Amino acid sequence: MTKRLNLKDVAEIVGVSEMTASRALRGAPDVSEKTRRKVEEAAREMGYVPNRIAGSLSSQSVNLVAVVVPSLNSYVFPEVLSGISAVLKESPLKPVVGVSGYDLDEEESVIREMLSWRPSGLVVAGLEHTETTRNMLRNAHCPVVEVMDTDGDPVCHCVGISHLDAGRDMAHQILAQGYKRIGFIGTKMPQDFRALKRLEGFKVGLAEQGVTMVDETLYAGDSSIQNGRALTAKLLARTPHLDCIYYSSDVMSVGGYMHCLAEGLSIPGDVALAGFNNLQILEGLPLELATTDACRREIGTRAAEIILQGEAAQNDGWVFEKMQSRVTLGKSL
Amino acid sequence: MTKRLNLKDVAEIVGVSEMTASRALRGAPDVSEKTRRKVEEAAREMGYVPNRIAGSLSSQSVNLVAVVVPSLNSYVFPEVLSGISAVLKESPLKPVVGVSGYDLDEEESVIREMLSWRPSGLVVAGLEHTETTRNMLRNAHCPVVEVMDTDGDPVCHCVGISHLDAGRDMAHQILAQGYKRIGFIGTKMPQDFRALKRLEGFKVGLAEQGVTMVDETLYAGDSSIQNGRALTAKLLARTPHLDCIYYSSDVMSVGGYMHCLAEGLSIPGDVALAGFNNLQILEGLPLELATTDACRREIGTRAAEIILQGEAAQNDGWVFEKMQSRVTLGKSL
DNA sequence: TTGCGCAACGTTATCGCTAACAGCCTTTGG
DNA sequence: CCAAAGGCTGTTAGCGATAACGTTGCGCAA
Repeated sequence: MTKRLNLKDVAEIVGVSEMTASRALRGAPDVSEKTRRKVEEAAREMGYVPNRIAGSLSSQSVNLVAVVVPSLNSYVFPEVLSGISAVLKESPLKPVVGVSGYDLDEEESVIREMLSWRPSGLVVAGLEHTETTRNMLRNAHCPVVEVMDTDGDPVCHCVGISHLDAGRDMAHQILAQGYKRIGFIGTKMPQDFRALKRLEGFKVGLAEQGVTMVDETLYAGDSSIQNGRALTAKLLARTPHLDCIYYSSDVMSVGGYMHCLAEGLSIPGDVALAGFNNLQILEGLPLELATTDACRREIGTRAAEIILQGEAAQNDGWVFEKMQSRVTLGKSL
Repeated sequence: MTKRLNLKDVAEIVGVSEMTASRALRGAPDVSEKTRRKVEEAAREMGYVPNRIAGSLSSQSVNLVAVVVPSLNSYVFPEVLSGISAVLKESPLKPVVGVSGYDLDEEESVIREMLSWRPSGLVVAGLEHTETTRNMLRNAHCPVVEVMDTDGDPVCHCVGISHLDAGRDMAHQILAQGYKRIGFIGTKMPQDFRALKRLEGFKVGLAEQGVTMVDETLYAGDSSIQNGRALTAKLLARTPHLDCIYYSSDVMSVGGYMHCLAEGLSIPGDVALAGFNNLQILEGLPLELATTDACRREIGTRAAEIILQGEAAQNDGWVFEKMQSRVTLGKSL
């Protein structure tokens, strides 16, 4: 194990001061081209890796953006991330991901942890937080963007869609197709606040036309094709006359589709299916499943833009951006 | 915007020294219970968030483990991550994810970035790196684990499976079922080294029984159900008499399955399918698809254990752990 | 020759926290 | 009653970089 290299080592080898070496490596001005090359070459040869901990402490700036999402398995958030990454790629900032596991206390500790690194920005999914978390977000000396959801009271910037509206819209579409005996299957209940809001909006939408939900399954576990299939089987066994099922996620509706395939049920003849998110997983299926696009990538890019802009100017511009989710009927309704 | 709080502010409010406040908040010994409570309460009320940059610089230790993976969209790496997280949860260490995008230069820059934060450990997928990257890994003053793959020359610790063997095993299984006209579809080519190794091993396995591959598609884009479906359609149109297709990933074989569903082809009657990874996405499908389990979660847990152990003792134990991948025949072969 | 200006480099003083050590004050045993 | 032993708290000196300012030396105009 060799000695850990620092700037001084590089500087001494080259025969310049630490300051000059620092400037050279950062591409700062006030260094001659010749010196810069010498320093860069020496650093490369020695295998010097700058210590950003020291650098950040000194310069009081950290080129990281914290992104806190509930899960990485759900097929949902990677796309938000990819939107964020795409925008940040054009800047010195890098995203760092934290996972809260649909648990507000865990979220609090993840956010505390991330803020303790003094990031240049924070993006967090959802508007529901512990009071302590909200306090931290308010006192964070960086732009904070709450994403995905606009039904609530954001601490600062907010970019998302209304899940109440999304549920309500889907209810209207389903009723417009003539379905009457409608069921719902949701996962991560009751922790997934956005799914709950869709359910609530869905019921409102039904009620507006005098329809009440026939049956619903609120499942605590994860979304997966297998769970979607199993819960669909269970729900249809319990309430066989359902003519339409609304799922909290496309992953689940695909599971419902698999159940129908296995049981030889026709869609939408025997039962109609509708999901949510417009996940990539829907593309390529033999049957086009109904869904609602949640604008995930767009939300990600917009959030990143707000961070960048909040970095540039210390403007107090309060951004609240409600995007329009859009139903795709497909062939399953 | 209020002033940014630091330890001194907390200490002054409580009326103790910074050192005592620091000890109290870190749960270090040598603080009376009464003082500790007072400090904790003050900190909480003020909304003080410790500055881990300063803390880490001072203590020369960072409670982070860098994890570098090629992609988060591929359904593959989140499970490795979850294995890592599960093990680290019992320790003070936290995983931080970086994405290299199947690009060795990008990987180099991501790893440099992560190492510049002086993490307590580094986990990286794959054995192929630029020479500069290998140098950095060698000089990193922390445990480094290369995961997923054992066919190659690791810098330090290594945990994974042999993809050559996995491909070869699958070839044998396929031949044992009596298939003769065999094709292959791979994505992220030629950047996905592990998929290439499976292909190579697969060909070796075929050759061992005097069989040669009839046709193959090496696609540069991502794995997805849609791509799996489209490439299957194309391959079967080009080489209609294929009786079996081996895919670089389960996501793609599911796409192949969707093609067959849409076209009314029977599996394995008209064409047999086999994938790789044993992804969760396979569970719940009406047809059980053949695959090979890649031990992803186990690889993650093992890697994390090595990091923890390398932390605890400065042992030079060189770990090279080759796990046994196992073929599942399913009903598609 | 003098003096001014600018490019290139060096020196000093933090950044916020913690390791290491140094005190002090209460116990406790002889 | 005193010394030794701890428990608690404070003091000092960095950690490795950078911001801000100071210095040097050279070119060039007057």
